[in-house]
Amino acid sequence: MEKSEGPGPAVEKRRIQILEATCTVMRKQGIAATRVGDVAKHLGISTGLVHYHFDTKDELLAAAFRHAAEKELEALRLLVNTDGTPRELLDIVVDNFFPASGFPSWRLWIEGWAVALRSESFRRTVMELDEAWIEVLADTLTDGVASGDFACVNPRDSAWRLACLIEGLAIQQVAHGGVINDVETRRLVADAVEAEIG
Amino acid sequence: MEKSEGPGPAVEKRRIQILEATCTVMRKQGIAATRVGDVAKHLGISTGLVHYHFDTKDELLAAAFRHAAEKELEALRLLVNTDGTPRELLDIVVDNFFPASGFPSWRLWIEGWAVALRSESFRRTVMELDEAWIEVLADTLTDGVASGDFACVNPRDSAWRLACLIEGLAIQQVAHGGVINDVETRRLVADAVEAEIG
DNA sequence: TGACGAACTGACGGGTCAGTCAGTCAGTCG
DNA sequence: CGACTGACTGACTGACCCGTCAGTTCGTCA
Repeated sequence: MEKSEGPGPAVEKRRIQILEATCTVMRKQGIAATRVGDVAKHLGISTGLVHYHFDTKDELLAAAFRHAAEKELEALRLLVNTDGTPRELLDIVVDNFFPASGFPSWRLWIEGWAVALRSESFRRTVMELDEAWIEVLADTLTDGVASGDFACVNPRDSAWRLACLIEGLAIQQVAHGGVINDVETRRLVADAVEAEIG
Repeated sequence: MEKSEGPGPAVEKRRIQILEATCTVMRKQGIAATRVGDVAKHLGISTGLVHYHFDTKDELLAAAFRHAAEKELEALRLLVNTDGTPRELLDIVVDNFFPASGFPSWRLWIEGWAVALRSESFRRTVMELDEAWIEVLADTLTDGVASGDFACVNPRDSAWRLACLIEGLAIQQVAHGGVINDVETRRLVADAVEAEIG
């Protein structure tokens, strides 16, 4: 054997299998309550094997979080990468931010921000991916301004404001358990969108 | 002794002392990493005494979080409860929301939202206090509309939007460790405020 | 003074869990 | 075929930490 270019496909397959099992457990139990043993049990393998592929639990959790976030970001980019008027594309992006659409895993993200306060690897991941989301929104707005459909003074500022507004509303809706409902959230965001694109 | 109206002042004093020590430890180490032993050590008392006043660790953490949040809310209400034009009062409220002002303990809140996903007592506390903050903002806007200084279509909606925007920006600033700086944050909020009050 | 109870101590039990390690097994190469 | 290696097991350990409890101290009241 002795291939100098890294691990074989079997190992990579197993790694991904473990990452996705970790995501499943994280979503169900929360990041903080995820045990290495739970991940192993979910796959019917030993805890030793998990540690064979990931040195520490922290490394496993950070890698799993990044894996999940990158998959969702990729899915969003695919959705946006279609034909449509700027307005249609904007609606797609905004729609997919909503908790009710179940697309960005808000519960996971809320926990991720908290972990990021103490963990450097989480901080980097959360930062990069969060900015990437906003970038998608900013590009959509910029395109709309270029084509004359939108009238943002500053598309980048508008994107940040809208993204942060949606994040804040998601917290109110998800963490508080429905003080504010989905209909109301959508109305608040819709009004803000109108205000931003003039 | 035997006073039928609850515990004496000494006990209450000790309770508060433990709550504030818990807050200190929570701020330094994070909610998840706070140990009963750390709180005891911080006060130079035994862990047994902490459990004498609080049955479980969860109860202690929830009570400490509520204690901290209520103190900050009270301080905000005091600040707002002064003379001033609606515009001045609005500026005071908004200013005190910023991470840089150090007033709402954003780090604590971000962790609080995450814990609230799993803990019923945290969820209630976070929900009540979060709404109370927004209420202060909403009242300020409503007063300004009544006096003709502001031109919000719907002050309550505006309050929710501004509060959620600030929350989202606080996450970007605190959890991400300064991708976006305080000056930029203030500019984004200031523009949104102008848009809301017309 | 002596009884009593509230406040408090500190050692300990019991459970959890991350990470280790000796050893198994299947596949591969010479 | 026999040596070798990489994937994998599962039992184990060492650390951590919550909550308990028997016992101490001290102020108060009869």
